[in-house]
Amino acid sequence: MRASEYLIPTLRETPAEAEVVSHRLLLKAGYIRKAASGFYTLLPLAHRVLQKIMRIIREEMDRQGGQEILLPIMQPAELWLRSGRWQVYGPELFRLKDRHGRDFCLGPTHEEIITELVMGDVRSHKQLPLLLYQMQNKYRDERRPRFGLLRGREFIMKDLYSFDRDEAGLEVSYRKMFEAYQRVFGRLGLEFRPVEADSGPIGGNVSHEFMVLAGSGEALVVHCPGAACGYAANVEKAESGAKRPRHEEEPAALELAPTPGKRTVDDVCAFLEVGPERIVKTLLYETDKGPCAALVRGDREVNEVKLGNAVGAVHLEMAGPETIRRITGAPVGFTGPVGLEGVRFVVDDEVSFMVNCITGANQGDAHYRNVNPGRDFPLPLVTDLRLVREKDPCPRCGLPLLAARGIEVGQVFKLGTKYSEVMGLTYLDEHGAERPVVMGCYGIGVTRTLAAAVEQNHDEQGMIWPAAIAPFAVVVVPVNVRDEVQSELAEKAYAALSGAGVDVLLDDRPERPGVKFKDADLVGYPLRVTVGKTAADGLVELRLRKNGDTRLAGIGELAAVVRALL
RNA sequence: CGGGGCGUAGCUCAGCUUGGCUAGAGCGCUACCUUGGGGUGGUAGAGGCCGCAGGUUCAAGUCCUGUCGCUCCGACCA
Repeated sequence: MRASEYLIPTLRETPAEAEVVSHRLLLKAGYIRKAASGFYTLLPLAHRVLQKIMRIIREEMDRQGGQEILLPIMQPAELWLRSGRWQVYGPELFRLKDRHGRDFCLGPTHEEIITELVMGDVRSHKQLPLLLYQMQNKYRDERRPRFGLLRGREFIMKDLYSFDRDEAGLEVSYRKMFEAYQRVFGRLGLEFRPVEADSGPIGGNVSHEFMVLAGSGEALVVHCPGAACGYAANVEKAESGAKRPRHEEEPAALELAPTPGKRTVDDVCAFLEVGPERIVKTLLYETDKGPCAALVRGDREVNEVKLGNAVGAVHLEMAGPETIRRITGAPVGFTGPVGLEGVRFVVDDEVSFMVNCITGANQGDAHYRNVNPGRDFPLPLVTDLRLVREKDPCPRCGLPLLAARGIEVGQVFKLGTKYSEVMGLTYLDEHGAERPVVMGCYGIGVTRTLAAAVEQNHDEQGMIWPAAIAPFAVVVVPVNVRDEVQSELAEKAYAALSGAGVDVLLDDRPERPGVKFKDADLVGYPLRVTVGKTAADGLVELRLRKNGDTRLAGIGELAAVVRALL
């Protein structure tokens, strides 16, 4: 491919709308253009990258026995009404009508239609297991599209669904997919980490997320430094490690302490001259299962996912000042468990071990001292409720955990029979008994992976693609195209590399060398072959984008040297 | 959905407060000259429904109302 004939509209200035690095670079380097909020055109460079990513995904899905299909993107409302998600999905579902006024939606995911498919055509245990996947556009009318390709309203996702006879079969399918994902992200050249994840509203009991590690990632994960242990989890899911032993201290008598205007843990600590680990924080939440009070130590945060799971709530949010006053009779900042009624208590296990702690007194400007869980307030539900943070002990081996940020690019779930039972997806086993199909689902955000690769691999100059997914692995840059020696040698280099099966772009534009070098760095070709001063000697210069290392090579050995470097 | 900000040339932005000739700059683009190892220097050009609609006014890019779009922060998610 020749740059003079190829559409690579790089910008000198960055469009103002872009905030995150991948969005900015993708726009600036001429990979994408916005069509509308959350909708992007992929220009040739991005399209090439996408094709390479999809190819690797396909190969790994197929290797595990996956069979690719193509499903309708536009789907009848009827299907979604039957699963109940026409209502549940809410405004995120893009809805439209055909000319007859019938309701349709643009698929945000494909569980319904694939279940429908399998229900119609799979009846016997002889047809199982089955791994079906598709890689297509999905649509979600996000509340707030942002970050360019990291969160669009239209995006490409690979979804594979596994259908098995029983749990043992599901376990096999799950492991196959887990391995496939490791291979996919490894081949893409990304630094990633699989972590334990909450299965969320999709349900099921086991789930892992695949995180591309990047400082800009929205997700926070913790992992154990112990090589033998290997524990890693999304903080939403991460379990708390070893419990703190009970204080060797005799419970003292409950005592009211005036704390005028001291609403925050910090204020109360300073005023009463105690550490935050002596305080019990009582947070009121409103949930679809009624109000509840979450109790954690003063220096801890509530993990809302754990709280939701503990009370069986799907939606929860912190109560506002009016609600707090109605329930506690006190303003914000003085809520405590002693004498509190009309709410469900959920107590972090760490709190249950505390002795002589300090809590709000449910009256303005006062706290209690020497509060003792169990004695001064009930413990109907003691559970792991706190948010795990860095340096907390690993729940498996006790070593201090490390934290990292990541971009979620894939998630695998064991769905079990949750879906199939609701939808009536069954098969006849070898004894003629009707049994629910055991399902799993496995997604990869393909367009998001493209953006995540940029988030993880860039510098001030531009992108730095892993060779496996670079739009072109090599760019050949003649310094002066009007110099016949240089342009001829550049053509030879281009032909040699093309002939050797390397994806190569010849930057034959009559631009100044500085312009071409800047563009090459911006677009992020892993390797640049510069044809300049040394051309008369038949030598070209090779420069690695990631570290700037350079070396000379003769035209005859070029293809071999390039292949060794990539 | 709540709270801010912004819509003027392909891109980045002035101009609006205090209404007044033909609406500006830099970059990019076109042609020519120059230069030729990190966005060269010059000459001449092209390019605008000032987001849209209504209103006020002798006069609106500028003031008022409405509307649409974009964006950032917050609550939710691949």
